[in-house]
Amino acid sequence: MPELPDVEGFRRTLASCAQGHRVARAEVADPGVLHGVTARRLKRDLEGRRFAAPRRHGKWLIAPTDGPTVVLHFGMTGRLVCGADSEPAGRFQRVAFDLDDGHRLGYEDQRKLQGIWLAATDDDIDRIIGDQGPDALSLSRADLDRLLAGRRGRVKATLTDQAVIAGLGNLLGDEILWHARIHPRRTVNSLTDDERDRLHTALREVLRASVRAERVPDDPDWLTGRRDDPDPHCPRCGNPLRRGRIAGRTSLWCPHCQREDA
DNA sequence: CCGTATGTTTCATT
DNA sequence: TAATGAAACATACG
Repeated sequence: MPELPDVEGFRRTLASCAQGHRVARAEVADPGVLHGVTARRLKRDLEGRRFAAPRRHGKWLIAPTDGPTVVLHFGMTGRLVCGADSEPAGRFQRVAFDLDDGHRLGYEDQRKLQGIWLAATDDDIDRIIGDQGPDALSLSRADLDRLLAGRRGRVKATLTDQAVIAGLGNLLGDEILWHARIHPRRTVNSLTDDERDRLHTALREVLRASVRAERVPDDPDWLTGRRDDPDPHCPRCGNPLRRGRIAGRTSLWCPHCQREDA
């Protein structure tokens, strides 16, 4: 699930659920999601602390308190949910923060590919989230040109490289390239000015709609809406879509709209 | 048992 | 140095 739009939704969830509230109790159901901190220390350092305004960079959610900062990544299956602390915990709830108003903020994750970190300083945060490019949501056309300059890799791999641009994952990468009519295997240095223009426009439009929906929309007029079809066809031209492996992930594209040579 | 899944890191190789 | 592919991480599902 989680790419930039999903994590932006989690940021809103955290803000409306927990911002301004104190942690009455931190519960660790599965310490397997904790990184660099024990369950005991997480409880000791966070209980009694008050959540401030959360921020997001790419797929990372950064939640400061009046003590340490909680840093979260959702991997492929993680999510953040807000409910009443009386509700039964879901099967995949790994950590929960019971708040001073009876609400509970739950970190749920099936696969535990990522998890939760605790940071004491800004340097800690930087070290945890690693090398990140600028957030995809605030990327100008000039930024894009600057980021792509000098690169020779495939455009799909480059767009989804968090150290180049933060926030784009496999679904967004495919969706943006389909909107821009650029083949995912094209190299960055082969893109024309016009193609980089289309790429930037597609990136902005796909992100705007996705952030509004808090996910890449499952819209039949979008590529992603056809992704799970047994025999998917292009919503634009009707030709069969093609699947292939690029940058280690399954890519989906239209061989008619997105030509490899052009 | 096998392959696949919206992520990231590490390692070997080109 | 840049870039790529494969593997690993943990888990569910068909």
